[in-house]
Amino acid sequence: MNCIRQGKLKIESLERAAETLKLLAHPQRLRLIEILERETEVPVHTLVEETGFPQAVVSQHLNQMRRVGLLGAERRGKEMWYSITDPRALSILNCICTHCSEGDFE
Amino acid sequence: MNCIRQGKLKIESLERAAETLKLLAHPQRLRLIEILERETEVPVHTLVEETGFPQAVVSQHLNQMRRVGLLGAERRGKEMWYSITDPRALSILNCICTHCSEGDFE
DNA sequence: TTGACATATTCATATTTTTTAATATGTTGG
DNA sequence: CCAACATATTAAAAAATATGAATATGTCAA
Repeated sequence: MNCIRQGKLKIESLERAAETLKLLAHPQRLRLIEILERETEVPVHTLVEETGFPQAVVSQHLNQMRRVGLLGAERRGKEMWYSITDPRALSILNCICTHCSEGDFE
Repeated sequence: MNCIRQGKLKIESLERAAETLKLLAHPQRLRLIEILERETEVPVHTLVEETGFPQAVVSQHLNQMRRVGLLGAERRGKEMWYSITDPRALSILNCICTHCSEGDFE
C-alpha cells in the first residue's frame, strides 16, 4: 500500500487490477457504489428502492463486488448491510466524477 | 471538468464512465497505458517490442482506446505515434498503483 | 512502380458477461 | 413450526468481448 512506483507491474498484478476495474465497469454497479459512498452502510432493500433495479439483480451485483473484495457485508437480523471495503472503489468513482460536468448530474 | 459532486450521476453518464472503465479493464491495455505514461508518446512497433504482444493485437487495443478518446495518435512517416489524451487513464492507473505493494512490480 | 516496412482491418471462433425468470435459503415473530 | 420478509442462488438464452490467423492499407525509398 502507498508504495512508490517502481518499474513495470507484473502481468498478474495487471490481471488482478483488470478484474477489479471490470467489476466497476458497469453502470448499475457504479450507481450502487455511488449510493454506498454517500450512505456508508446500506441494507439491500434500500439499494433496491433507491435504484429501482430488481432485487435479484442488485443481489448479484453486490455479491460479485464482494467476491473480489470491493465490498463487505454484515448481517443484522433479516437484513444484509453492505459497505465499501476497497478504497480503490472510491478513488475510481472520484476519478470519474472529477472529470464530469454539471450536465452529468441529475 | 473539475466540478463539485452534486447529486446523483445520470444513468447515461454512468454508462459512458462504464464504457471507459471497461476499456481500461484489460491487462494488456493496462500495460500499454503504463508504457505510454512513462514514455509519453510511442510508435506502435515500440509497444509491440516492449510488450511482446502480437502486432495485430496491439493495434486493436490502441484503436479501441482511441475510439473512446483515451488515446490520440499522429502519423509520422511510416509510424503512428500514440499518446494518452484522457487524463482519467492516468488517474485510474495511479489509483491502482497507489494500492500496490512491492511484490506487484517486476 | 516496386519492395519492404509499419500499421490496420476483417472474419470466424471461443469465451465471458449480461439479462431474465424462477426458485432457494435464511431470519424473525407469532 | 409456520408465515412473511429479506436476500441469495441457479440456469438458460442473448449479447458483448476476446483471440488468432489472414490479409489489407499506407508510406517511403530506390
